[in-house]
Amino acid sequence: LPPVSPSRLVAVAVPVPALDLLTYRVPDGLEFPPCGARVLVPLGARRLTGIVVGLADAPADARVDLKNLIDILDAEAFLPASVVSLAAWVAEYYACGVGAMPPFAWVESELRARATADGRRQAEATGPGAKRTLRTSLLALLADGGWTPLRSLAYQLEHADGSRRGRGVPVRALVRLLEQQGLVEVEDVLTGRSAAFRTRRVAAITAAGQSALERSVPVDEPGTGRSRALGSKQREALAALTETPAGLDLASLRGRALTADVFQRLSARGLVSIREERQERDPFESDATATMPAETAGHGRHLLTGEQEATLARLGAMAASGTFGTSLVHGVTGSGKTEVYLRLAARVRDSGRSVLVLVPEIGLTPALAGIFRSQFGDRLAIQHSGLSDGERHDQWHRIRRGEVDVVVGTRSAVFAPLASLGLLIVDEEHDGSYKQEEAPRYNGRDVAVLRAQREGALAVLGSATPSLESYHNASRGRYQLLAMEKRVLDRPLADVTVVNMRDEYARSGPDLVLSQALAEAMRARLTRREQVLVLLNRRGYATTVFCRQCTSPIDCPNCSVSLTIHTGARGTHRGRCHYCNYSATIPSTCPRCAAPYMERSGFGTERVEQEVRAACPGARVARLDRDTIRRRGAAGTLLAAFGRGEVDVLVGTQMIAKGHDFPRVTLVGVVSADVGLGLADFRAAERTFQLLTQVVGRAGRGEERGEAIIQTLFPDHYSIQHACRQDYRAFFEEELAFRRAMRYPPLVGLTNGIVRAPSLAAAMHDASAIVQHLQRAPGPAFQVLGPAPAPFVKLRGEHRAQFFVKAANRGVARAAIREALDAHPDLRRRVIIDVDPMSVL
DNA sequence: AGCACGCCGACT
DNA sequence: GTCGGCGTGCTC
Repeated sequence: LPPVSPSRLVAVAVPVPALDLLTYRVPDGLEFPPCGARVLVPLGARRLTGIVVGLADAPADARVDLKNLIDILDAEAFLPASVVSLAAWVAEYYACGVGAMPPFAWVESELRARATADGRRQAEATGPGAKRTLRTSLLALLADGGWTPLRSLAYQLEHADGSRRGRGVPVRALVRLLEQQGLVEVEDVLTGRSAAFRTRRVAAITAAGQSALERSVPVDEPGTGRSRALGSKQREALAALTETPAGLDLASLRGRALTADVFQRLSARGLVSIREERQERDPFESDATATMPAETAGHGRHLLTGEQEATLARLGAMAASGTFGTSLVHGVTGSGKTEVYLRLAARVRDSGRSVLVLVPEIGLTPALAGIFRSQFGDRLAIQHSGLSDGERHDQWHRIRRGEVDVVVGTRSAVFAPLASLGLLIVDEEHDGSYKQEEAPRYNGRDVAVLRAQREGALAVLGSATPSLESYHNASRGRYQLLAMEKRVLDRPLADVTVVNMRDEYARSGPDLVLSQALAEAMRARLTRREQVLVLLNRRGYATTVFCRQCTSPIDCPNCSVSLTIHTGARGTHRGRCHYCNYSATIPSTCPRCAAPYMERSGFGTERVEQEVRAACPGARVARLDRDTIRRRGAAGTLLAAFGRGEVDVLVGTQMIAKGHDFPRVTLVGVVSADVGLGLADFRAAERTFQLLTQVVGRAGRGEERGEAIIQTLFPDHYSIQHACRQDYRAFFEEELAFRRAMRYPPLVGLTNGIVRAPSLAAAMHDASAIVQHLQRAPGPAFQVLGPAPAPFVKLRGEHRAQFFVKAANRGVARAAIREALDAHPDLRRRVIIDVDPMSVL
C-alpha cells in the first residue's frame, strides 16, 4: 500500500501532450488511489481521465489552487506501476510533457451530446424549408436520438447543409448554451481507445418467446396496447433461436433471409433478449499480417548452426541469471538471428517470465511476427500502427489481463503492460524508425534497454549493421558483444561490383540511369528466371526542374526545397513537395525570366522503373515506395507477390532493403549509392553504409550465389568501400574517428533544438534567447552551438532556426534545457527539443 | 492538445 | 454594430 500522504496530494498524468504531471487533492470521501489507477480530473473547462503516477508535494508555485479529483475509476492499478514510472522517466529524459507518452495518451475521455425531448420537439418544429441558423442545424444534428461526440460536430456541420462552413464554429460554446436551455444533454465518457472493444449483438430467446412460439398466442404490441399474432418472419426467427441455444450473432445474419430488424422487434416485445458481447479481433485477420509467408512454419524445427547454438547458449545463460544485462548480437545478414531470438524467447517464457520483441515496421517485415505466431499461438500479442484502434486495444487489454506471454510490436509496444519481463529483444536495432519523429521524441530501442534495467531483464539488440552507439557501448564493455559471422548453410555473401558513374557518363552521356553492367546483369538474371531488386532511395520521376537560362529551380512556396517531379495520370508530370505535399503543374516557361527552356534533372524511383522496363522488355516490374503503398497493407501485399515470384524486378526505396528473405533474388542493383551522402547530417555516412550493407545482404539467400552492383560517383568513399566488403568493423573504426574529431555522438550526448517562427529573423531571435539562457548555466559542463538557420530553413510556411547542446553528462544538459524552456513559456509551442536525434535536418 | 479570451477586418 | 477568423496564454 502507498504511504498515506499527509496532505493527500497525488501526481497525475493527463493525456495532454504539452503538460507535465499535475497535482490534485484527494477529497475526503475518496480512498487514496494507487499508482497506475485511472482518475477523473478537472482540467480547465474539461474533465479528463488521467493516471496516478505517485504521491505529490505541494506545488512550489503557491499561486496554483489545487483542485480535487472528481472520481477514482480503478481500485487497483490500470497500468502496471513499472510502466507508469518508466513512461514518467522517459518523458523527463526527452524533455517533453508526460501527457504525450503513449501509455498515458491511450487513456482518454470524450464529450458527447444529444438532444433532450424538448430539443427534439424544437428540432421537428423547424421544418426543412425554414431558415437554417447554426443553432438549428446543430440541434437537428443532435436530434437523431444517439450520442454524438462533440469533436465530430464541426465536421458534420460543414457537410450537413452544403453552404455552411463548419470550421471555426464555436461548437462547444453553442452546445453548452443549448444545454443551459435544456435542449441538449452532455455526457463525458471514457472512450474510444480504452473502451474500443468491438461488440457484437447476440440474440437469445426468452422464456416468453419460447411459450409464444409453442402456443402461437397473440402478443402485446409495445406502446399500442394492442395484441397481434406473430408474423411468419418472427416465427422463423424464434425457431432459428431455439436451434442456437448459445445465442445468434446478429452480424451473422447478413446474406440470410432474416434481418436484425426482426430480432429488434421481437426484443421490443420481450420475446428475445439481445446482449452486447465483447468481441476480440484477431490482428492476423487484417491484411497487414495476412500476407505472412507460409514457409515460416519450418522455423523452430531444424538444427541450429554451431554459431547460432553458441549465441543462444550465451544469451540463455544471461537471461537465466535474472539480472539486468544488455547483449549486442552482431550477425551478418542471413546468419539466422531470428531463429536464435525465437528459441531464447521460448526458454524465457518457459521459465515463467514474459518477452517483448520490438521490430521496426511489421508491415514491411511480417515474417518475424509470423514465426513468433506459429511458436506461441494465442499466448502472443501483436502491437503495431497498422492495427485499427480497436484491434490494438483488444491486444493491449489481453496483455494487461495477463493472457499473453510474448508481445511483438513496433516502437510504442515498449510500453506494453507486461508483468515480470525477463527478455526484451530489439531486432534491427540501428533502424531509424525506432525514433519517433514527433513528440514524444523517444527511441524505442533505448527505452527498451532502460526498461530491462529497471525490471532486471535481459536486453538483446540485434543487427547486421549496429548503430555506432550500440557498437561503441559493446566495445567499451557496457554491452556483451556476440558475433555471428557465417550465413546459415554457409551461403557466401554476394559478390559486389562498384560502377564508377563518371566513366559511364563520359561514355554514354549524363542522362544515363542504368549502367551497361547493371542492365546486362539484370537481363542475364531474368533469362535464368531469377529475381532482381533495384534500390534508389529517392522517390519521384525527377529531382528538380530548373530554367536553363536563369538557372533558377522551381521551389516549393512553403518550404526551402525544390519540387520533385512525379508522374501523374496519363503520363503528365507534376511538381510535388515531399515535405508539405504542395503540388503544382510545371510551367513550360520560366516563371522568373519567361524563357521557354525548362529542364528536368536528377531521377527517382519512377524514372528507374521506366528505365528498367525499357532495358528488360517483357519483365514484370513493380515499384515499392511511399507513393505506391498509400493503402494500408499494400506493402505487405506487394512484397508477398514478389516472394511468390509474380514479379521479376522490384524497384524501390529503402523499404525493399529491410529484413526480407527472398531466396530467388540473386541480383541487387543500387542505382545511386550517393543519395544521402551529401546531406549535412552527422549520420549521413552511417546511414549509407547501413543501407548498402542491408540491401546487398538481400542477394543470394537461396542456393544460387548472389551478386550486387553499386553505381556511384564516389567509389572511394569509405561507407561505400566498407559496405562492398561487408566490413562493419572497419567502417565503425573510421566513422568513430570522424565522430570523435567532430564531437558527435556516440562520444557526446547531442540535443537538437529547433525554433519555428513566422520569419527567420524572429526564429533566430527566439532561438538566441534560449541559447543565451543555456550559456548562463554554470561551469563548462556542456557546449552550446548556434543559433543558426536550420538546414530546412523554411518548412510548411514556417521559418526555422536551430541550436545544439553537446554534453558528456546528459543529466546536466537535460536539466539546463528544461530550465531554459521553463524560463520562456511563451516559446514552448514553437520549440522542438530532440534529445539523441536520429537526424538533425 | 483543447479551450477561452481578446483583437481585428468584413459583412448584415 | 456583431460575426467569426486567428494569435496568445493556460491548464494542478
